[in-house]
Amino acid sequence: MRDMVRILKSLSDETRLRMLNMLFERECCVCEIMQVLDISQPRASHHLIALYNAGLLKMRRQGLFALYSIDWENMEAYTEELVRAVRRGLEGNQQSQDDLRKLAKAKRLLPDCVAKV
Amino acid sequence: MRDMVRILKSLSDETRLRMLNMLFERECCVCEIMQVLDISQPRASHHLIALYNAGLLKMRRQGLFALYSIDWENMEAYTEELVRAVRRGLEGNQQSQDDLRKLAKAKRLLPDCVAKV
DNA sequence: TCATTATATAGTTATTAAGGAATTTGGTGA
DNA sequence: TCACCAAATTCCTTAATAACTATATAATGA
Repeated sequence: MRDMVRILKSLSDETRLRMLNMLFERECCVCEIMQVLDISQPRASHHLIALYNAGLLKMRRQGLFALYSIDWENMEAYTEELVRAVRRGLEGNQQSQDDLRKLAKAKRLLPDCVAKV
Repeated sequence: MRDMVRILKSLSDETRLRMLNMLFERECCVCEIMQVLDISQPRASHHLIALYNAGLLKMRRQGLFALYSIDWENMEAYTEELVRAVRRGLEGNQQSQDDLRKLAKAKRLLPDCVAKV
């Protein structure tokens, strides 16, 4: 039950839902998330770690970059159902769509770290 | 997105998950919930209202009693999926099973209000 | 080894949520 | 109308969360 509460807590925040929305689309580095959501680096990092600690994300390093993605493989069945329900809930959302458009335009060609990937 | 956050926030609390678990079983009055979860009346009321305000519960009055149940009919599709995922997540849980046993024994024959229904 | 850069962590402050005691509301029966 | 009882609300205190600034860590290239 404690795990479940941690998962649901990690899901119950707008910033983190927007992050998940991006990660449903594709693996993202921290700097892409900062730029699309227009938030500070520590804030991005903090929220990503919250999702990571809930077991929803995995991370791999590519040079200096931390690339986060959804950890479908190691999720329990009910967690996967939760996350898929969240995905469906985000689909129609205007903010979500705007964020994805922004992410698509970015294509890792934005200034700062993204340009150098 | 705001509605979704409110729903997920309402789900991310152990007391409220235990309440939902009871309500998956059957409609319950506030006093039954107080007794099974062993919590104070204002606490039970407060948490039930949080779930109600998130749109997950409906309430009907039967005399003095407030009977809460899950409002499947008026849920959006993704919300229903969320709640069903939560249900699945609770199924194997020990605490959940204990609570249901306690609820079954109660059968509205416990002291106080429950005895008089 | 040193400088640089992306990310993580610490420390602090402000906002929000939880829970208890006391009180109020609203339905019921005398 | 009055007394009673279940449930809701208010008020207050305490705990948890979020976000910022500043600093530290870790990987890379010179």
